[in-house]
Amino acid sequence: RPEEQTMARFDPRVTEPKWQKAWDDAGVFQATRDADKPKYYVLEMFPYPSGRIHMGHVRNYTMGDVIARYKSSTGHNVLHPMGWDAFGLAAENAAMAKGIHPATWTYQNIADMKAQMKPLGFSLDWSREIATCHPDYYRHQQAMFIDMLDAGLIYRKNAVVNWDPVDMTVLANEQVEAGRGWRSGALVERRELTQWFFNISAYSEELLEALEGLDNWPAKVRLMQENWIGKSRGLEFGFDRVDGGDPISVYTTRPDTLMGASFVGISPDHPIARALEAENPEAAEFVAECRKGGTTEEAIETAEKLGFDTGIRVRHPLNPDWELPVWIANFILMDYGTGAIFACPAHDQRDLDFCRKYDLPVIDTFFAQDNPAPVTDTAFVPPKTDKVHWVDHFAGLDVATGQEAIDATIEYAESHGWGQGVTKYRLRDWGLSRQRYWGCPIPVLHCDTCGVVPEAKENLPVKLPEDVSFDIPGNPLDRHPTWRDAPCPKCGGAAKRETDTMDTFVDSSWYFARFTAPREDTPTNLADAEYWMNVDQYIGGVEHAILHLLYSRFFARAMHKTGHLPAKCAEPFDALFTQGMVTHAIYTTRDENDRPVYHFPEDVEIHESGARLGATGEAVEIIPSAKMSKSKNNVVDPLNIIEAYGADTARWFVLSDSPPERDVEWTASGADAAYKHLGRVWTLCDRIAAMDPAQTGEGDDDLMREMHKTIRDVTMGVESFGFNAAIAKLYAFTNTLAKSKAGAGAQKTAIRTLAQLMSPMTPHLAEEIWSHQGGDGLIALAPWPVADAAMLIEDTVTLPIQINGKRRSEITVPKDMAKEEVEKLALADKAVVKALDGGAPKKLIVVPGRIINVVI
RNA sequence: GCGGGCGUGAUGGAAUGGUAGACAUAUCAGACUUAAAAUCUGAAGGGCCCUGUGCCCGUGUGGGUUCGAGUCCCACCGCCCGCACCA
Repeated sequence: RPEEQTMARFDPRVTEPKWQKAWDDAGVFQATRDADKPKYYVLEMFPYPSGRIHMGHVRNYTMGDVIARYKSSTGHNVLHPMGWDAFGLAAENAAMAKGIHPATWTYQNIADMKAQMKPLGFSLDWSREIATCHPDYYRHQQAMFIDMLDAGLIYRKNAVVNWDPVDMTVLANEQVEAGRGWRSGALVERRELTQWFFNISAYSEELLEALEGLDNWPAKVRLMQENWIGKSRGLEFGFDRVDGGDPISVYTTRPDTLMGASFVGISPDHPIARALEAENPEAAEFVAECRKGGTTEEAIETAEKLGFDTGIRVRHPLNPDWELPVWIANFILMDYGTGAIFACPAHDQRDLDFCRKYDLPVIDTFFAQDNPAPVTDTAFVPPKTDKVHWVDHFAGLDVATGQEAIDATIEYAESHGWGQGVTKYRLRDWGLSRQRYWGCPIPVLHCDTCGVVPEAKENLPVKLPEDVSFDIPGNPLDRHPTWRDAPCPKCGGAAKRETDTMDTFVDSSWYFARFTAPREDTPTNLADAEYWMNVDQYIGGVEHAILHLLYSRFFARAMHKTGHLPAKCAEPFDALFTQGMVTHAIYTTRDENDRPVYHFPEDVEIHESGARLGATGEAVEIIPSAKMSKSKNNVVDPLNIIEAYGADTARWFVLSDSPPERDVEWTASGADAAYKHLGRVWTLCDRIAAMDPAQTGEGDDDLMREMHKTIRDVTMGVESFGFNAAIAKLYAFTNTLAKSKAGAGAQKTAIRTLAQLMSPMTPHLAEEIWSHQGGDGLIALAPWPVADAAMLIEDTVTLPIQINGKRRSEITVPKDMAKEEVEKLALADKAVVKALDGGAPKKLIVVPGRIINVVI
């Protein structure tokens, strides 16, 4: 707990609101276009309005705020907006659980969270605030939906989805736990529904190629997207059916293993399987069995390989006398490749497991030079890079690397006219339909005469009805008495509205563009988009590395195609930074059944001998650095921290202890330390302010040198997201200043500069010091200090002397001393003389200003 | 299975190929105090002995490149993350 004595001298509860009001009154953070200034758009991923801010928000927005304030003080016209990702399932769950309308719940949460964010003193332009659940936002999304539909970027098709039969809705994969709906607990079914899709797969190659240019994105994120898009090159060809039916088309990335084919496998959703399902009860039963269990990871992981022999036989493309059976196999996905494969058990583990189970032949066609053992239970996958040997010489071709073999077989198939090389992508089209109320209505109507018709733009927004109830599962829009009824925009006849709403990822795929003109009558205003876009620095959690960021990249292209963004916005985020979590230790004891019992930090006393429960003295186990979780009792509420220490302390701490891309563990001692340090800086300011301006002292020059070095280092730290290192330099400079015997002039300059360097991190304290030291106006408007290059060069320099690479001594020499002189001095050094023992060095390396190495 | 990242004191971490451990926490000692808290000052990687302006070892392990490696290269061990019946 902070001491009352210190509070009396610097009370954040008084000073922080004071400066926040001063910034507001001066309108410091309101952004307007200004052609004379370079713009800088800094954006943190906007929050979901859960109702409570957490430490992760504090860290994320503090980082953005440091950048925003720094850029502003270096002459940039900064845009730093904030809004709410406000549609989503949680609002409907609250409606069901508590009987509150989703809109009421959401808007109340927004008000609450905004009130919690305000005291943190972020330099946000609240005049641009948007909420995606507001018709003023989603009407533009509906307008763009219609434009994108016209442009062929959106289409409708049947798709297999996770269907919860109790809640009567589609579930995202994340909402399926062990094959059951996360709310209902019902076994999830695979069901085919007509759904709306964004044609994102048409952009696979472009989205993949453009990753190359994203130099200021983490390599990790680029790689994750690359893998997600999943480009592959392979051979597509048909197996002729013995019964003369249409050939079965398959895709393979390893055509070089074709001579090891054992059977042809098709997906349970393949048209042939479908046809068989209708006429063969056994096949129907098998296919039904496959459809159970959903499409989740767990279901896939535990699922046994299941197969059903269709009785159909096909001919091997290289040998018409070689007949292969066609099986339906549960592990084959309809939406990748052609939904059918040829299985090569010797060289694919999955195929091998299947063949061993159903007693199908295993033909070894390769052996590696260092792996000649025949395949038994482990498939041998011929490496693409290594040299491999065909056992069964393939079409006259001999030894090659795996990749050469693949290329050669594709070429062979093409030249013989039975197959062709194709490129495939793993990326699937983005299904945007949700059978949900709390989302953006899809603005189309179903007309008996005209079919599916988009709503006329002048009729937008298609607003959500307010009179809905959530006492029955399912989509309230479906059962609303009148909402669905509307005239067909084409023929004027009676039509029915689409009751699906959009995936909330649509909302977040363009909000960054809306921020550039949040009150415009159209989705964007090209002049504003031209000026403010792209986002110069985007900051958020790595959990959005794939979906949100990929969808946004697609959306920016789609918006350009429909005239809503200029071409330069294809990649909307110039630089991306993914910050780590704020974690906290978990304290546990064990109950009589050896199950963990979680304790709040305030109930635990930490002794040198270990941690104990304050009440009983029972030993407590500490699990360090765990994700904050209510059920683990290790959540730190930012509101409590702000109340106890103030916003500056919270901001300083979340930046100080770890590099920003890594997790930082919240500790009470660390927060205390941050608070104490800020108090020390204030005390220092007080002491310096009380100095007689005429007072002289010693070491003015040294202090100024240190100050300029600190300016250089902190500037570098802020520019390169090295906030923790920048803060360490600020600590060090504060210590130097506190011990300095310099005169009043130098000390005043030093404390004012210190305040400026701290101002992005601790803006309130910085303003307080600034005004205390007679600074001009607001520090938020003061230009960033510039390091004087002349002051960074020392008159003398201390060079370490290494002997054979090990530090043995050092000499201090004038900075511009000639190299020959330094060499002479080094050789005269006592340690060097001793080591040389009268001999001559083999080599003498002098790196000016750096180091001397004597090799003996 | 595929892909990627990371291993530095008791702890979080710092180090453009150039004095390893900055800065902070925890710890210990001292000052102030009747006392405690707060505050201030200082110590501190490990080891050795001949106790010094001394020596040896030290960034997961083993090798390599270099005058010089926490940093670059190779192999191994450990931990973490992402993707995954993707043909």
